[in-house]
Amino acid sequence: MASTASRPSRVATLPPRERILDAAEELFHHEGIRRVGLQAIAERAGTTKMAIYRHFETKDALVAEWLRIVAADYQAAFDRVEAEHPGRPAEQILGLARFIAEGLPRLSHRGCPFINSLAELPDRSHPARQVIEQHKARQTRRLVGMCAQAGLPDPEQAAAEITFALEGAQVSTQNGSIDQVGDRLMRVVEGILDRHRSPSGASRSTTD
Amino acid sequence: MASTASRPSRVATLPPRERILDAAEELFHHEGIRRVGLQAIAERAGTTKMAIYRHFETKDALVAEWLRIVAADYQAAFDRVEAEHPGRPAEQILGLARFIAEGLPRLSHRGCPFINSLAELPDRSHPARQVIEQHKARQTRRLVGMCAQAGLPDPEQAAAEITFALEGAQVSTQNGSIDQVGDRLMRVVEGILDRHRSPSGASRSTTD
DNA sequence: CCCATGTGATACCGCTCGGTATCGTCCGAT
DNA sequence: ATCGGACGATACCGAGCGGTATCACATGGG
Repeated sequence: MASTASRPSRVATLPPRERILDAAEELFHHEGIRRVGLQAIAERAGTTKMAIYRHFETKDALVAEWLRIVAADYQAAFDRVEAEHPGRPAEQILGLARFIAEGLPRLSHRGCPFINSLAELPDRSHPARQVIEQHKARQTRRLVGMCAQAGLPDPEQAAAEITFALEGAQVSTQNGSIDQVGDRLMRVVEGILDRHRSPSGASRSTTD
Repeated sequence: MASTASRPSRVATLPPRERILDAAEELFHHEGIRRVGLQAIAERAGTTKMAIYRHFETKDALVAEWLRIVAADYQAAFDRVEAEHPGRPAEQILGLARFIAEGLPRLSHRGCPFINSLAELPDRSHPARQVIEQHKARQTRRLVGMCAQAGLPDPEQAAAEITFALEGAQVSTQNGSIDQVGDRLMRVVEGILDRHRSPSGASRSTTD
């Protein structure tokens, strides 16, 4: 279950590289990438700037590695959810939404690391951008697959709608109260599934 | 030098303050707040750093003013949409969604200025944060009002769902193709309205 | 035993940042 | 004609940044 949000930090038993990544995760998420200097990361990790450069080429590489880890965590969680409901794609999708919904408080009013990093890295050639895009692509592919397996007539549209909801919910974390966001998110996703399942008039055309 | 980047080089007829705000809008939106220095803004506005400080207390004040203008633009657009469908709240909501959907390409792969700024300003006491929060609160209040007027049984939930969709769609702008995002967004919002109108969609409880 | 390696500490470099001070100049109101 | 306020240009400041160089030490495998 990984170290919880309020990290005890500086467990000297951990090798420096892990401490650096832990510190980076904390600071990048709470303060933003550009606000955080390597000095601050080094101090939080109980080491020095030089140690960081012994393990990472540049700061950008550290950022990319951080996001790679976050992506892997999400990936693993999705694997778990998928395995919990084998052969039941609708349950998998809901489990996935529930995972996000339950994780919202842990974001502590700072939204999704990927979305935030996107805002801070307008450069599409930044190494971290590729990590994000690959992750999003994988996630979307997976979601589309689940929707297709669930027999939804338009799995791509359904997946896109669910993605909107998931990301919108994470953004909403950043202002106001989080209390109801999780429940609201679950209801949206349920609604999307219901609507895509039932042919109950696929809503009128928008062309107006 | 690079006086002309991609813009029709602000003509000198505009007063400096407007030129500065125009330049700030461009650069803040495309590069991010923290990546852009006052020097760059001054150059793009065809003036100097000193001129900026004659019109704005600090850089943070300039950022806040920029977001205030963006918020006013949105507000005005919402007024327009509302006036186009007097007494027809559902049409107003759809018109609102359409306004966002049609505006997506204009964001040119850089998402919503508010969401991006949120990511770059973790400090809740930052003057720009208050602008954002007030704007979001107003927008939500307005949307809830429309949903209530439309006779939806749970206007707050409906408004929250629509907000998820709107923000999620804007985030989705940042990676991949925009082509279908607008259409998808419209369909989600239509779906949300339909489901909230018809009792058939109450569906199961989320508690499990 | 000894040396290579990884580590912590410190000092430093060049650059850019937000912000300030100081000029000379232009222009419009009086 | 003049005078004051806004303007453009430039130089500067202290601070922080990413990144580099150097040195001392500790430790563990040959």
